[in-house]
Amino acid sequence: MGDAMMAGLINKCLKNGIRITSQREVIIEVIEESEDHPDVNQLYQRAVEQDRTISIATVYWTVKLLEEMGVIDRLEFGDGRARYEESGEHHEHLVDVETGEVIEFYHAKLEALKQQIAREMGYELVDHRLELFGRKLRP
Amino acid sequence: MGDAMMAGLINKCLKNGIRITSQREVIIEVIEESEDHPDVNQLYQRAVEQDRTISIATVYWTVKLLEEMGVIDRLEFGDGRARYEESGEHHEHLVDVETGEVIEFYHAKLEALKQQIAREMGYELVDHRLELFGRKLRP
DNA sequence: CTAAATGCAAAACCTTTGCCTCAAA
DNA sequence: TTTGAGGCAAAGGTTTTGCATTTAG
Repeated sequence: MGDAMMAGLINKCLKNGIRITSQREVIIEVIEESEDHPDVNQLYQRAVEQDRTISIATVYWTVKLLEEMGVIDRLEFGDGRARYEESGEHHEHLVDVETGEVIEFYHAKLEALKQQIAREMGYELVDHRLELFGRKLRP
Repeated sequence: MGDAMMAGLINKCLKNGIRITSQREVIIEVIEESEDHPDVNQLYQRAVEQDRTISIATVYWTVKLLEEMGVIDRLEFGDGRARYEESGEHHEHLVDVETGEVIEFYHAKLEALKQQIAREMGYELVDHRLELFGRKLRP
C-alpha cells in the first residue's frame, strides 16, 4: 500500500491545509506519542527536549489550532489546567482520586443513554463531558 | 410546626458551627436566591448590591468554605471560571450551545449506570462530572 | 514574494494568600 | 476577650495577545 492510507495527526493537518512548520511537527509528534493526558506545560517540556527553540506560546497557539480543527480534544479534570489528547474513537475518563491516574473507557450503553436523554429533553447532543472519580476497591 | 424543621443554607451552616457574619449572610442569601449557576464574580456583584463593603476575596473564601462543608457544589462548564449552586438532590446539566442556558435534569438510569461502570472497573464511585451540550431540536 | 507562524514579553484572567484590622460568640 | 473572619493588595498560575521577525508554500 502506498501513502494514500497514511493516517496520523500530521496528515490530518495537511488535509486541513495548515502550514507544517518544524515546531508544529515536533509538537504534533509529542501529542501523538503521549499515552497520558498532558497539559500545555507538559507538552512544552517534551517538545523543547527535541527543539530548544520552541516557546510555550507556540504550544498554546498550536493546541488551540489543533482543537479548532477537531484533531485533538481538550479535557478538564478540575485542576485549573486544560489537558489534551488526540481525538479518536470516543471514550470517557475515570480518574483515580488516590493516584491521579486517568483510565479511559468506552461504554456503549452510556453513549446511547446520553443521546437518548438529550433527545427526551428536545435537544440534539452536540458534545458532552463526563468524568468519573473513583477509589480503587479492595479485591 | 416550629423552627425545628427550618432548612436553608444558613441553618446548614449553623449546624456546621461556622460564624455567621453579616457578609456571609448576604453571600449565602444570594446563592440561595440564584436560579442560575453564578460564578464568583456574579455572586460578588449581587452581594455587593446589598452590602457595599463586601470584597471579592470574601466571596472566594466563603464559597471555598461552603464547598468544603458540602452545602454548595462547584461546577465547571469549560470556560475558565468555577460556577456554584446550592447542593441538593442530585442532578446533571445540559447546556444549550446556542443560548448558553443551563438546564438541570435527573435521570435515575444514568445514576445507576455510572455506579455500575465504576464498579465494573474495580472502583467505588466517589464523584463524577457530567455535562451535555446540545442544540434545540425543531419540533 | 506574501501571508502565516514564531518568540518574547506584557497583559489579562481567575484564584489564592499574607497581614493587619475588625467583630462574632 | 479571643479566635475566627474581612479587606486590601500583592502574588500565583494559566492562558492570551501585540508586535517585530522569520519562514513555509
